Amino acid sequence: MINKARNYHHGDLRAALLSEAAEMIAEGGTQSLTMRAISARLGVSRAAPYRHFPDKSSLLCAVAAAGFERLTLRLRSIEAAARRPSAEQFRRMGEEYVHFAIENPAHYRLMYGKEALARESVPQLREAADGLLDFLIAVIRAQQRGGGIKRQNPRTLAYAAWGAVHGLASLMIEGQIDPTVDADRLIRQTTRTLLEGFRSRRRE
Amino acid sequence: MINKARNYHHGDLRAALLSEAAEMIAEGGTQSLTMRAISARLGVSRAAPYRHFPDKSSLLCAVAAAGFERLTLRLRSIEAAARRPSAEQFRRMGEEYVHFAIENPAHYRLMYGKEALARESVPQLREAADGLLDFLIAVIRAQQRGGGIKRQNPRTLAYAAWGAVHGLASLMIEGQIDPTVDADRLIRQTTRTLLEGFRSRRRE
DNA sequence: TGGGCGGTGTTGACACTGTCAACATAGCAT
DNA sequence: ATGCTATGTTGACAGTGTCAACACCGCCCA
Repeated sequence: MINKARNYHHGDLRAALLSEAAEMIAEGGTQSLTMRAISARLGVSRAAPYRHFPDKSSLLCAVAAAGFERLTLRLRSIEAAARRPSAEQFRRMGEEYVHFAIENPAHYRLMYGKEALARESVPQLREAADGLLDFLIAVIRAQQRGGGIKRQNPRTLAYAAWGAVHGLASLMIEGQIDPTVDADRLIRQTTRTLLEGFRSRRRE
Repeated sequence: MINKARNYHHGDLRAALLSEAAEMIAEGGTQSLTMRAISARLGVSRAAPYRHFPDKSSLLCAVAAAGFERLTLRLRSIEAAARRPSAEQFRRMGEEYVHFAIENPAHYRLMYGKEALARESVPQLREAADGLLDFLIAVIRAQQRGGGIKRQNPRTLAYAAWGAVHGLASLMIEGQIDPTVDADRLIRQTTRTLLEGFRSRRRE
């Protein structure tokens, strides 16, 4: 049962499929991930993956779900780094979000691509994405309590924040941003501009 | 030369391919657009399209480019509706942007999907997307002159605005938004929040 | 008028894909 | 030892994008 490789049975093909899939996507994009190719790389026949995932789409969804979990974890680590919520911390989460996308463009694209994905039929993916949203809502609530963010429906604000960073990330990884602009600077300035919209209205 | 249909030669296959492709995408998603299917719908053989587009990707890029042009046109019409730029007009452009995406989800997805698209090799697409960006920059410049938007590099602000509405649109068409929330209300509130970040700093 | 020529459309073929049915093996429980 | 179930294999099929070879149309020029 403990990974006795090179046998008729692989040992833990399911886990191997997930990690190999993520690696192939990182190397050559989702396009390059083919059932036959991943099977060959794992030294297994083309139909073997179908014992663990009903179809290719399900495998991709599982990989996408793992992406949401990793992303949420990264944002959580920023939350944990400061002892009290601050507007600057909130902004830095936005930066971190975009950095994640830039570092894992193909994986990030997969997370949001509906094309060729039967999302609804894979609850794990829905839950992973909801996990990210719930985290954002909680962060915003905490910021509101701290007085850094204006009082308004936290869910609405979470969608606005999520959308804003997702959009910037998306434009960047799809090559829509003029390559001569300094990416880090753009991210910093943009998150600052966005933050101003979320701020509590000053005493005026 | 003038559309003599039902002949050996089609008349204007190139234009027919573009419009039929857009229609198929709207009906069943990019997934459903296959070279053989579109050829059949136009009563032509499977290889005929290759006389007008070097490959499927090029056809998709051309459709995507047309999408950018239509979107830019819609935003322009909002600009034209008011005689002077105002912050409210700027916000309404954001609303219109998201509405376009919601009304043409598959087409919108195609415009930004790098997957299976050889973007660089189709300058027409690059130009169409740049046309949208240039328009946004011009709008922001005008708003800055009118005093509605803070003075900062217009290009940077344009990216921020573009990204923000693109992200919201993307979340909505990918089904990431809780279906029980009122979409129009969310769009209105989000564009308001975003706008506050772009506003000129008040005299404080 | 006729002859050819370039643009356009067709047919046959190929390699590749996801997926299924039928079969084979391994290891565990009885 | 026997059989059961989970897992892996092989052969096959329909569908895909794309190319090479061929066929046809209509225009230009002799």
